[in-house]
Amino acid sequence: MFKIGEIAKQAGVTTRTLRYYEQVGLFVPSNVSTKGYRYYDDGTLVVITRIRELQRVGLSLDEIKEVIGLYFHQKKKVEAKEKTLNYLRVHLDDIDSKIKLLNNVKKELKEQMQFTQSRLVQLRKKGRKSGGSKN
Amino acid sequence: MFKIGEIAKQAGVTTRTLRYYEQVGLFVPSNVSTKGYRYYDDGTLVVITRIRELQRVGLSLDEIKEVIGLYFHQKKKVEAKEKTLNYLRVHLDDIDSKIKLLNNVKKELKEQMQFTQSRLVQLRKKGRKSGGSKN
DNA sequence: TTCCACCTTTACCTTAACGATAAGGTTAAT
DNA sequence: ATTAACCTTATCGTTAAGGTAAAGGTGGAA
Repeated sequence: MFKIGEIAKQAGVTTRTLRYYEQVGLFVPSNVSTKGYRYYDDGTLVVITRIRELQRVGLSLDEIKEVIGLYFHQKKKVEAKEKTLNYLRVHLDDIDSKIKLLNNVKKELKEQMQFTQSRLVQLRKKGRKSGGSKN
Repeated sequence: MFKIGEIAKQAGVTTRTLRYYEQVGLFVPSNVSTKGYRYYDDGTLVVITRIRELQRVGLSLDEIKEVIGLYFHQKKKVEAKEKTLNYLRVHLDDIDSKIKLLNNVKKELKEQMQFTQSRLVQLRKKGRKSGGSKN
């Protein structure tokens, strides 16, 4: 069990961030002492990492809150499981559309790179012909 | 040439958004009348779309400002082109890392879906055995 | 027991990306 | 010339995701 400062360090975030995550309902400490100290196990580390990943690809904490539970096995009954499956599907669709977008962007960037690269070579040739030795 | 309300509509954003983009330096109207009216050509439409895409995949307007120019051919000289190429490379790396992240997330989601699905089937079997007809 | 590093809550501050409203000017069809 | 529909700048408000500081309580090593 780690104190808040310890997992914060391990996860590369501040304690403020962890308390904020707790406040918005992303997770709770595995254990809270009678004096109010928060203690976490290393499962929390995995959760934090996942949250950061999802944030990085553009999800808001609110959206993350909706889906974060999906990553961790939970015992529920039929109804709940069907709801979960629906969330999973929606989330997956969203991710697929983002992947497609990024691949488009990537393609155009590569084209642009080729274009720029070739223009650069041309400029260099001209530069040599007209006498410039450097640059 | 379109007035601001027209491209706004076509692009699916508000005029406020367009003026804000202008304010933060993302682009300028193709033309401004003496009375201050902004006029845009449909090239702007492409730019807006690209901005929205990049926003969707998690870039801030500040980051977008750094890279948006890269998508549109510009005549520059050698030095500038090399700088551009570097930006392109960095941007591409960032995108690649995001794609990888998303693919990981996707993989785990699919696993989780399989797991949930099979548990659901099991629960249904048990439900039938022990007498429940619906749910 | 002392002491420092760490913890607690509370509360105010900040930045990004707009939304909403006010007060007034413009355009173009009638 | 009038009028509706659009435009302008200016300003204030809002939400998200924390940062930062204040004032005080804890834990554990010496």
